[in-house]
Amino acid sequence: MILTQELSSIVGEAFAAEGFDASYGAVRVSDRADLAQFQCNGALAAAKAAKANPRAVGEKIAARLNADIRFADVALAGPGFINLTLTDAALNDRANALAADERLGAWTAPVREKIIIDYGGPNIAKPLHVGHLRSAIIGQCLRDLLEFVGHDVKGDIHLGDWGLPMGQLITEIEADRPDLPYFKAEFTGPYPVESPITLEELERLYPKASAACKDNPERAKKARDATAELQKGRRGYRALWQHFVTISCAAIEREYADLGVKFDLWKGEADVDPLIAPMVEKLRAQGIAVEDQGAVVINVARESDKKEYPPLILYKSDGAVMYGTTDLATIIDRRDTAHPDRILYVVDGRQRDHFEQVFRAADFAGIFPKERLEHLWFGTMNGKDGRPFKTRAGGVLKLQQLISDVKGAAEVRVRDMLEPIEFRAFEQIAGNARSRSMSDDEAEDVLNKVAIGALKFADLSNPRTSDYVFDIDRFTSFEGKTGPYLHYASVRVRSVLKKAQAAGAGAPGSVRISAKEERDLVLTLLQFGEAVKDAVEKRLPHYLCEHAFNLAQAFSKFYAACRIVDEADGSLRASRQTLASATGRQLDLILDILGMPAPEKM
RNA sequence: GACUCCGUAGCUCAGCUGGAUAGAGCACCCGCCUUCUAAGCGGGCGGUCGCAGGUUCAAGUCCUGCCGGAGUCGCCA
Repeated sequence: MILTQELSSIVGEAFAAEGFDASYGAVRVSDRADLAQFQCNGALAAAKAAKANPRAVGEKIAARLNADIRFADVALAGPGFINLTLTDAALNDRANALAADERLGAWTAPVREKIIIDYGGPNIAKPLHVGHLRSAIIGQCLRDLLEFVGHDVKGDIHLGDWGLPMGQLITEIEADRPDLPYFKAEFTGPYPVESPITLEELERLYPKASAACKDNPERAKKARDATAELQKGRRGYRALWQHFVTISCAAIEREYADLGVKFDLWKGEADVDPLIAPMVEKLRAQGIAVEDQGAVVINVARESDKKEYPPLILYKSDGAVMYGTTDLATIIDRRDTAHPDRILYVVDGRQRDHFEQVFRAADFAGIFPKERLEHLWFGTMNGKDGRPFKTRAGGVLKLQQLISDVKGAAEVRVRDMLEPIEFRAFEQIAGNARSRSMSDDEAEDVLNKVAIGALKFADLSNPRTSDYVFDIDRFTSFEGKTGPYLHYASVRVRSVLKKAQAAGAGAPGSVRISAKEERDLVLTLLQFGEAVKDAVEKRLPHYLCEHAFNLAQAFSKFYAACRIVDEADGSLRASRQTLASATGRQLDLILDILGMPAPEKM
């Protein structure tokens, strides 16, 4: 059970015994660590409701709580705050329970839900770029977090594999190589198994094709016609398109893998194409979809709206579908194939209006209830200038480039750590560095984990909905509240426990708080449950990051102040090993959920 | 023009349903490796919470107005 919940229930009983609502007993970690460990502000609200004196109410509650042996101190302060401090004995008990719990005190969802989470959206024939980064990182983290607390979660990539760009590509290739069998209407045989074009050609042709269509209306019409043919199922086009998808997906999968991101479902817009016509037909028959200015739309505006919501367009006036159409059809597909309780979308905040339209339409049409569709939007990643991240030339930075930049910076850092002898005055330090010497493979592994971890933590530690400045100089400095700080703490836990075993320090044993740093570490460990609950319920991973940082910091202080391997007192040595071990396991668990597992050594 | 998000320390950002002395990290200054990884630890410096009103016993937090920034607003995604 979450510690603050347990305390809330104790204090709530005291309120109830005095004739107040038990909900006034809400306890949280104290804002004033110098005064107490926990606080309850309920006396103020209770007094207001009862038109009583807040201090008088607080006195009554405090008097009841004082009788509880679990509290070392219950004090009334200020206008009516109830300050609570637990005894070390009570903390020891809870620390031992946490250390014995394989989930290290984590929270579990009370109801298991089936959830689909959509955090991809890459397009065929286009390499991933920075715009895909936040969605991938946040989405993967939420996916794993939701699964961790007990939900049945499937991540869906939702490929952009349909529509006009495909027609543009097909016609581009046709102009370039008309001899290919895909373009011969009379061709009846099997098409080649091998793709006629490589990934590189595909990525080169895509921008060329879209630029050509922009400049030349005739060229654009060809692309539209080809798109229509493709959608009608023309064999050659379908076969060619299948090649695009196959080679593109292989590349996309590899790029996501570099980030530790993966998907359970590889569905795309093309998969729901067959559902669109029957869907629209039905909606029209029901009178939900109507014709308007030559287009077929669903009106989603409401009387109470402050802002104007334009209708969701299902068919444009030229008969083509839009992404709102495929989004709606995708909900139907998901509903009928996976039967989810809830569908989550991890997509840029600039699409808030769009999702509001789609969700209203889905709800209005009886397809899926709006309150079970969530747009978990995120802010933009900006450059140092405060504007959306661009390369120096003003272009879009490819994800691969970004990753290799970060790795490059990490490499410099790792080399400094491995070859610091001339900079270090003490032989002992040099010895430490040498003892850490690792093989090339190990160094590569460290490099990857540290670099990707730094990138991910920089993103996840911001609240999802905030824009943030991606300053490569800043976060490759790797100091302070960064991924490497967490990795470093994890590595030190591992290392010290290993050394303790090697030195014959004995087995870990019961936790016995003997110093402030130990008490603070225990209190931090016990906040994990709440951090998980907050992160899950608000779908905000930064609560988890915040906790991970607090934990790493509490451990670093403990580590600096308390000896472990060579502590003379055997029971303290055992206690501290348990504390270190629980810290290490809780930290590693969080790092796994954040998608940034720590290296073995650094 | 309408609507949304934002404005907190020199920089990058937290701040939960209003509550005590507004917190981190970086940068800067001082100290700490003959002892478990110094990517660390301790200490210091630094804020009229954009501005002006209002509600409240209590406002960074709620309401109104203004200033400044970003974004969205029917056939792109």
